[in-house]
Amino acid sequence: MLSNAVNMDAKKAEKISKALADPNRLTILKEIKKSKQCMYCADINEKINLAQPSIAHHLKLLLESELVTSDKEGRSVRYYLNNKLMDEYIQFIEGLKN
Amino acid sequence: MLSNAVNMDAKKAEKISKALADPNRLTILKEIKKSKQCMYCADINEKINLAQPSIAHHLKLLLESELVTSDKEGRSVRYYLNNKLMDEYIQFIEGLKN
DNA sequence: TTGATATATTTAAGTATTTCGATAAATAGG
DNA sequence: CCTATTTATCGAAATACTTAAATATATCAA
Repeated sequence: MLSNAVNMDAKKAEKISKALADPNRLTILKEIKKSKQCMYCADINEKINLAQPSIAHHLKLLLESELVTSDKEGRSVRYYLNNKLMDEYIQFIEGLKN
Repeated sequence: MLSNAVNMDAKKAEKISKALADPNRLTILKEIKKSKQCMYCADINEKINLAQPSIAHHLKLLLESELVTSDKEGRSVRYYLNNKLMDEYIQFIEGLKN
């Protein structure tokens, strides 16, 4: 629902754009999507050819952009896509068009 | 490039995201939009507090991402928003959602 | 042709990002 | 408690990005 969408400011859009501006982070997002619901850090490590601290770094940026959310399950962490924020970002891009 | 490229590849989306990942470039896009149709480089220089070569650099990145197009009118250059590419980018983001 | 104007390129400095090894912190299972 | 497992943080090197001064190119107008 458009009427419920909060207007995203440019600073927020910049942060999201930065988060999307890396091939490994795009791969992470696509892998979480492919997993249908959520994904463990360890699963992501298997899918991407980077050292574990690098992946942790990318996940941190994705969390800080709020494109993904997470919760803990024991010593594992589950990552989820934030569909609502993606919609808000899409609205921001729509607002750039004329 | 003739028909509607429904599926933007990740590399292209990465380039567009990079182009969007800077406050001055977002301002440039918003200024072009505000101008309703197109904008001259000199007008953009007036709106943004950066040296001329810096703005030329940002405009080059925006052109390379294809988020903006340009044509020459004498010694001036007119810049336009590429609404079609923005729609394709939006479709890419939509495709990340689950 | 000459001088002024509009934009682009080169170069270099400063800053930010990406990556990984080493290591820390948290927790599960024994 | 001890050990293995999972994820996070630190520190440093390599790479990429942003910015502006100097300069180049293109075009206009006289």
